[in-house]
Formats: sequence, C-alpha cells, structure tokens
Amino acid sequence: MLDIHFIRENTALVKQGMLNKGEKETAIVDQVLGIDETWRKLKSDADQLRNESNARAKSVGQLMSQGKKEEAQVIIAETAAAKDKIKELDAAVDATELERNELLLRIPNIPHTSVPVGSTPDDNVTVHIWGEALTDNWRKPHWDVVSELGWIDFERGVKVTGAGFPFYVGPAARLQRALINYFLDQGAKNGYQELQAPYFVNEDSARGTGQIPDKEDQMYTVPRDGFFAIPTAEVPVTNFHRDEILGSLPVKYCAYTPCWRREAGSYGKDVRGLNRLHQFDKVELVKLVHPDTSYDELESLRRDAEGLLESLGLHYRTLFMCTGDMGFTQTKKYDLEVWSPGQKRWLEVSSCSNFEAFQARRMKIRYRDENGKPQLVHTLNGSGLALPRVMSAILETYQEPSGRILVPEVLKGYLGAEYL
RNA sequence: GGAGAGAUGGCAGAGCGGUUUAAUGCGGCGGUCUUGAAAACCGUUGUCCAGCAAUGGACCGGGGGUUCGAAUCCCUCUCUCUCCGCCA
Repeated sequence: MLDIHFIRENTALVKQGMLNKGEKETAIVDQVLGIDETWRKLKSDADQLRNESNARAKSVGQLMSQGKKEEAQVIIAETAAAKDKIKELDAAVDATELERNELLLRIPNIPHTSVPVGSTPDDNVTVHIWGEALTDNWRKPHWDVVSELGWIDFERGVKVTGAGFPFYVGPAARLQRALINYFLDQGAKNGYQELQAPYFVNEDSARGTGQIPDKEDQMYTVPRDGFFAIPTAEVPVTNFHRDEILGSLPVKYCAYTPCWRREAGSYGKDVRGLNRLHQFDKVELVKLVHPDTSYDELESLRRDAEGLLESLGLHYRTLFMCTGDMGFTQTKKYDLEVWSPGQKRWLEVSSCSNFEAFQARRMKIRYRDENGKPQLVHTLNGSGLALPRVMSAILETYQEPSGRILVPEVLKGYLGAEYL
C-alpha cells in the first residue's frame, strides 16, 4: 500500500497514476483523505482524554500512599464519566482506522515516471530481442509432440484431479527436473540464496504481497485451516522477512515451488497444452534492496532471467510493460516472452517487477539508515523461470524433422544424454 | 491428541496492582585515557502514532475483561519448551 502521508501531499499524482493504470475512477482517494482527517481528530481527542485520566490515576496513587483516603475518593468519583467517554472514543478511533486501512489496501501502486503510458498490450515497448524466430512449418506444437510420445498425460490428470493438472511422464518429468536444477544452480551463481518454502501460507502473508484483497479468487484455499495454496513463491519468500529489520542489504533469494492458480475465465488457445495450467512449477527470484538501488537491481534481475533463456538457446523478447498492462502492486515491470515455433506465438515465461515500498510497507520489512532509523526496503521479484512454457519452447525449438528432441547444451550434464 | 511449564527491549534476564519515565548485564554508538589498539571509566542506546515543534499517546505474544490505576489479577486464542501418545 501507499503511505497516507504521500497520498496527502501528492494527491493529484496518485490519481493520475491510478487512471494511467486503467482504474476508472479515483473517488477512493478523496474518501481515504476524508477518513484520515476524521481519524486524526478522533485520535488526538482520545489521546488527550487519556492523558488527563493517566494524571488522575497517578494522583490517586500519591494520595493513597500519603493516607489521604477521602481526597482520593473524590477523584475516583470524578473519573466515571471520563471513563465511558474514552471507551467510546477508542471504539470510534478503531472503527475509523479499520475503514481507512481497508481503503488504503485498495489503492494501487503508482507507475514509475519512466513507464510508457498506455492501455493495451500494443502500448508495451519491446526493449530487447535475442535470437531468431524459427518458422518452419514442419514443427509440431508441443501438445502433439508429447501426446505422440506419451510424455505428458493430460487425460489421466483430468481423471485424478481435473483439467490443468497434468502428469509428466518419463523424459518430460526428467526434463522438468533438469530445468529446475539448472535454474537453481544458475540462481546460486548469480548470488541468490536458495530457499525451500512452504507451499501454503496464511492470510497475513497473502495480504503482505498483495494477493488480498481482490485477488483471493485466483488462489486455491484450505478453508478448514485458513491456508492459501501459493500462486507463486514470491508470497512465502518475500514474507520470510515480514516484521523484521534487516541487518544488511541487498538480500537475494531463489526458490523452486509448484504454483497453483485457479485461472478463472481462461479459455481457448490460451489454455491449450502447457500454455496455462492450474498447477505448474517455477523458480522465483526475490530481492530486498536499498531504495536508492532498486531500479538498478531491477535491470540486473531482468538480465539474470534473460541469461537463462540465452543459455538455453531460446529466442525471446523483453517487453517494457505500459502503465495499463502492469499489475496493482508494481511500479515498473518487464515481461520476458519466449518464441514458440510450433504455435508461432510468444509465451510469457518471466515477469520482473519493482514494487518499491508497496509490499514492504504492508509487511514492515525495514533496514536501518545511516542515522540508525528504520526505513522500508524496496522489494522486487522475477521468474527465473516458469517451467511449462520453457518446456514447450524447448520441445518445439529442439525437435528435428525425424521427431527426435535434442537436449539443449547446458542441460546435457543434467540429463546425461544427447536426446530426450 | 493428552499433561505440565512458559512468552518482557538487538540478546540475556528482573519485576507479579501505585517512585517502572520497564532494574541489571551483554552487545551497539559517542567520549576520556593512549603514538595507535586493548583494558578501565563516563555518557548514550526500543518500536509505532498524532504534531512544524514543545509535547502527548500506544506497545511487556494476540484479543477481551476486572480496577481510579494492569507487564503484574481473570477469560480466551496463538506460539514455544518438557514429557506421553501417534507418525513419514
């Protein structure tokens, strides 16, 4: 969430940022400012009454210890009315604060000034292209490849769980495992500490990274225990340091986890084969950094992710996302899209974002500045990388006319074979 | 799952109804001394909210209650530890 002081002092900027992100109206900003003003008034009234009450209680104590019981009784009698008033004010303060915070959670982060203003994917800017697009017509889409070879069993996945929960069989399972190991090893080389994280999180964690409110519907839940199945490792890994003051920055983590997403409303070619699943594997990169360095850290994060695609020899492009195509929580975002030669289309395999202090404020993740005062860190994350679409791209890029699939050079050591 | 014990500042650890504005020690920071360092000594050192500031308020695991007054008493929840049970 945004700082209420910032909203107070930069009201127009916040409203413009909301509009650029595609929000239809900004009334919520005025609403939150009004409620904040009420809250501050109530709070100072309550503080003052409490101050008087504390002073009275203290003088009762003094009189009692001096044996002046009757004088003490007089003050005790005076106190009854004030007591009720304090209780009443406290209730009003709490209710107002709750309302204010609920509204604050619903105001999006505002885009960085460098971000192109736009409302559709056409307004995204391609900032980097690597490799050449394979366009041979003999290349089959990955779903044909895997069904002919029996490497991915979608039907049995439907039987056992439902659509979007496939089984990977034999070589596909091994390729998946090789990719996970390769990504984690590269993460370690780039200075990210490996973390094995919980696959379920509590409500506070889901709120910390911004899944709650409003995006609950994207997550699977375990109602009986109050858990959410993680939609990305970003949630547990960023929350690792929730409510902490960090000793040194930056802090960099990589983590492999499965991810679960309900993906309500998706259909058609978007969900064909491995394009969009309810459960998929991903290696995630997370950084907690000093505010002065966060945009440099975003560039190096992006390069770390791009390096993985390059070493795998996969044609990709990097998009600088426009204001309207960014999420609720980001200030700046790059998407990496890999070329799928069988489908002849781009597939998103990584999203690298800076959140500035938006998540850190919710999670109270801080460091100490040169004066020893706690300050909020900036948080960033990026996929490094999402597995199924990388796998599609490999199956389509490395297939030979004979139907065999060559193993990318960097994975040969992991798989111990030339061909899958 | 059952029984018992516990949760206090960066850490350790007192306090169990009114000089607690949370003792004391360690650690951190500043200083004296020293060519420099160590040791010793002196000072200082929590977080959050409102306020330009002075200042005021909140916080002793979370929530609620008793009281003029709660770290301290009561209820409740969560977590940790010890023992028993179960178990990959």
